[in-house]
Amino acid sequence: MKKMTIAEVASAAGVSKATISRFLNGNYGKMSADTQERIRQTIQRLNYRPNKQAQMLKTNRSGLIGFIVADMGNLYSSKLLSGASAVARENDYQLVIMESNNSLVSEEDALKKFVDQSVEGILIQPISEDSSRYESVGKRCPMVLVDRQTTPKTWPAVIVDNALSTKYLAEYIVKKGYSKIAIFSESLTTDVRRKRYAGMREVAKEHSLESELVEVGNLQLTNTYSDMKKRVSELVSEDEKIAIFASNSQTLLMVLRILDDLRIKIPDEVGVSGYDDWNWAFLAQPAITSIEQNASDVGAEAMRMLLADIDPLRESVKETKVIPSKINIRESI
Amino acid sequence: MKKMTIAEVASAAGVSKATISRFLNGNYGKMSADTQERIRQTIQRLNYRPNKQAQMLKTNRSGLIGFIVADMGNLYSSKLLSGASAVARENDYQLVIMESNNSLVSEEDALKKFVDQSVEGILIQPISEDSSRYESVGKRCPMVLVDRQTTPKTWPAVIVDNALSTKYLAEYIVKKGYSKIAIFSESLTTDVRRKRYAGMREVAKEHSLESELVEVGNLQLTNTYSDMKKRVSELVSEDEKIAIFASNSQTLLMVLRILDDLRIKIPDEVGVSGYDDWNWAFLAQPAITSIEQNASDVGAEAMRMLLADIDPLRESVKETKVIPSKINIRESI
DNA sequence: TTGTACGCGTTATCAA
DNA sequence: TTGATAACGCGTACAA
Repeated sequence: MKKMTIAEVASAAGVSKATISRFLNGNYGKMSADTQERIRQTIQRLNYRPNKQAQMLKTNRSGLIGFIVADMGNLYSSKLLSGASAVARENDYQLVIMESNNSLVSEEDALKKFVDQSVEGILIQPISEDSSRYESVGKRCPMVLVDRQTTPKTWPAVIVDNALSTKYLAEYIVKKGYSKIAIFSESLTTDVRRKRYAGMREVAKEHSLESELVEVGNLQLTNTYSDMKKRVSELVSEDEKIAIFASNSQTLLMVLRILDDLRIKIPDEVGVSGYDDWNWAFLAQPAITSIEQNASDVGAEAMRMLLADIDPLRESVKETKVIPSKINIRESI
Repeated sequence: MKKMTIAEVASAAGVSKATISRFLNGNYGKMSADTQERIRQTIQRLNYRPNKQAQMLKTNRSGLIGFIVADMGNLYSSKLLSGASAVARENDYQLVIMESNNSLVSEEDALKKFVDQSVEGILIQPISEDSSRYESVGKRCPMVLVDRQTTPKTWPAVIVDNALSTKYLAEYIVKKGYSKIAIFSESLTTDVRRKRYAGMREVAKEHSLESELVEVGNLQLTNTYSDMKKRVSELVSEDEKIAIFASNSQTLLMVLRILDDLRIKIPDEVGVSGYDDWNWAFLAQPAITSIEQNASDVGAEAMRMLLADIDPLRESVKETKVIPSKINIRESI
């Protein structure tokens, strides 16, 4: 079952290669219905499929989109992929992926490989915050940043809102009559953590609520647990109506375990909310009011922007698009 | 900054295309050190990169591996990808991914697209259990099944051990002196669930331990929680030393919440263990003894088998390879 | 309405 | 030790 070529099909159908090619590309402007039919049947009969490599060489199109993901080992990134993949498929592009493993050299290598492959566009979850790192590639082929924006904002990007949704949740907490918000977060070393913290804090201030940052240590260390436990019990013994906000899934899980451990009732004694990066918060008892990032929408939208950028017909909008997060109002606050 | 071609490099270096090509492919058998150096410098200076499409057309190699993953929206699948991706990269292959979304037509479409792209090999997490579905493709290009074996065992596959590791954990439970094992599982409709259940049950029988299947309903329904809660409290009131085994992450999480809810001490009043598909069980208090599947190893090993299958030099072993799971012995049992 | 002939950028064979 | 040159499979002016 060796590979058919256009020439064989042509001679089998009794026409020339050109006619077959025209047929394949839908250029049957002035092709007799008769030949069309004959070609269709021959192709079917011989089970012929055009050779993409040759087509690519000729047309200088690869049909490939490259996606560099920072770390595939978490649900968030894989949902980015999933969203992007679906849109790529709808538009008949193939998605090629590489992992940068949060390493700059690995990222650079991946970019080079993509350029070599002559992908038609690149989606990247950038490691660096420095826009200039991506210049050489970004000028050579369309590129959209995913999940993170770099400075200055040279490149189009699709990101998740961290400040906005946090604020929205904060407003909700205020409305519920809490008098203090305790923000549990790992050390504020990343932009994401800072934004989540800032959003919560800002709204608290606006409504003159007290807010407190509880910085949690390395979650894998055992003494982190006891430290947190101590802080939590101090907190709830205060004479305030307290709402806890955990700024990621792991921290949230930890907080819940501690509250159970201390036999503290949610939401009677303390309100609980947080970011649910893994989509499990609905399983808790009571179900946790949480912010859920729509990673697959981010991936999908980024791919749409990229495709618009590739398509010479469509006007490409080079902007930073923010995808709203979902706020799941449940029983815990 | 338009694309250089080999011809331009050749004339710039004052040699012929052939010599450049030889240089590029490392065939400097009888090339003067002088020309080698001159070519090296010219390539560098012009920043020349060979056109992969042309190379592919000529050599009939695409350098592409296709991976069809059933559903990218879960951690397990994304780790499969991650493992496969790393190995592909080491061997200078590009990974193209498509999602079958657990749909047979979608899977078939993806397979077709891969064949059209002339990928050199296919990794697939098959939807169907029927081997014959994959015949037409599997005969045309190397293929390795990932995560699932089909019947009859026509294709090489890399799967995770569900029976073995469960048995191993069961032995451990026996050794710890428990007198009864309660197996919490969703309805035994999949092979995976059946194997996990069977492994546990078999060992229990061997040691004449009592074992009981507690079938849990849809985890998203609220009454599932109360039903489970009832079953759990009945269980612990029995006059036995009971170990609970939850056959997946969600069930395990549910069991933990219930035990907390009922103020039942782990492991004093009841032992707890289970499958930890999301790698969070270490966060619980006490940390949970659990089975952790090494999905990224599965992906990596599958890719290795596939590459061996592609490489005409290496002998390809068409077998079903089972990757052992990790058993994390912690405090909960 | 269809066919001829050339070129896309490589690799590889043969000759020098 | 290197250079001409013919493919690889397809698309497309241009000619018919």
